[in-house]
Amino acid sequence: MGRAPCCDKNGLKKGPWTPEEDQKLIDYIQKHGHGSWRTLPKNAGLARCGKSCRLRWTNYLRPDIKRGRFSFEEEETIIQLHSILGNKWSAIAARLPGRTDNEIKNYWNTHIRKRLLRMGIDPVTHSPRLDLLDFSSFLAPSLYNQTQLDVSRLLGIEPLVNTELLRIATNLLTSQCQNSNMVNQRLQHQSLISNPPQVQDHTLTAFQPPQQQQQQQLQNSIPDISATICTTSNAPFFGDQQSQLVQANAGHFQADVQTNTWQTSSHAQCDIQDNYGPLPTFNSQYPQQLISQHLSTDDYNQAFQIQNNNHGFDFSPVLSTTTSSPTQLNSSPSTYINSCSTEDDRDSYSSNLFNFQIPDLLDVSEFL
DNA sequence: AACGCAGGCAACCGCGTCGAA
DNA sequence: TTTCGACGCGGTTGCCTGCGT
Repeated sequence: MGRAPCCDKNGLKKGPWTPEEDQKLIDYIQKHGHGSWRTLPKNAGLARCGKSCRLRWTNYLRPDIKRGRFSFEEEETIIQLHSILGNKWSAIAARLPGRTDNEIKNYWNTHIRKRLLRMGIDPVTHSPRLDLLDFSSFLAPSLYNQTQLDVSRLLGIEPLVNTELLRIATNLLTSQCQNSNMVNQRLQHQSLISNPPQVQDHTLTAFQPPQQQQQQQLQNSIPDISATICTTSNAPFFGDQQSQLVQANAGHFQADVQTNTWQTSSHAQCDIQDNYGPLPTFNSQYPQQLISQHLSTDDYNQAFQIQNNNHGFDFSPVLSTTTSSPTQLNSSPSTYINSCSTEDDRDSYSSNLFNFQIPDLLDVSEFL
């Protein structure tokens, strides 16, 4: 429908409010309440539009507004609610007494968002940024024939690969392709299908496992990848762990994968569910109790519908699993929070809010 | 001391939703 | 049922301030 801007006419004032205007507005609302914002400015003797008055009141003059720096608890709440509600600033603000949606929005954009980006976390999806961990780029035609899938295109991932990671991964894969026993690998691959690895929880701080563990994981993981890459198998060429990685940043695709079949270029179909069992689902694993304490049942339903529709995230594991939240939040947030005093402390603390299912195979810390 | 740049925040703009006529 | 006005929300803009050179 659309409407003309209300402030463009009648020479109504715009821009910063003066103390006199503030006082007029406060006095009027304290006496009469705001009533109709449309008529308020005229009644209050203000040369402003009602919309401007409403914004000034709700974002600045309201007596219950809490000013000053956001506490760790507030920041933590914002991050968690944003992961569920998205940019529903008013909904988030409704759960932070004394804070306005505008203030939260500004704080998110100027502080939290940047911090998440520094941590390698996509502030929109709350998942790891796979532009740093893009497997699809090195699954290029040089490594597998052109009848293979263009997963990057399918997943909607831009090939913004970290060149160092590309180099490492390419070396690993080509080496395996040259040296490994294909039949044996295929058997191992089948074994993995029959006994899929358990999904593990890893914090970002666990990106650098002990050397032996790393080697063991290399042994477990690489044959799985190479077996599928080096053959023309119709099976998806990501092992389970790699699938997690891709799914983390491609939730919208995951929904299709789970319900449909994987169409290969050779027109053969393989049902991922049948071959691999239920796909591991990425979730950001925020502590359930911290989420639930801020959300009603309706919020859950609405939020998860939104997420599933728009981003494809499945939060059900978060809701159904109380043991999957090893962050410090569950134990004693305040204790930990109070010990943090610097921006770096917040970085470190915030990183524990995001427990990703990143394979230990990848030491990504140096790329972040 | 002056200048330029970047960050932070208040305010504006445009669109969607809801309710009344 | 349609139209229109009011309100609310999210994205964006622009000014102010602090910091570095």
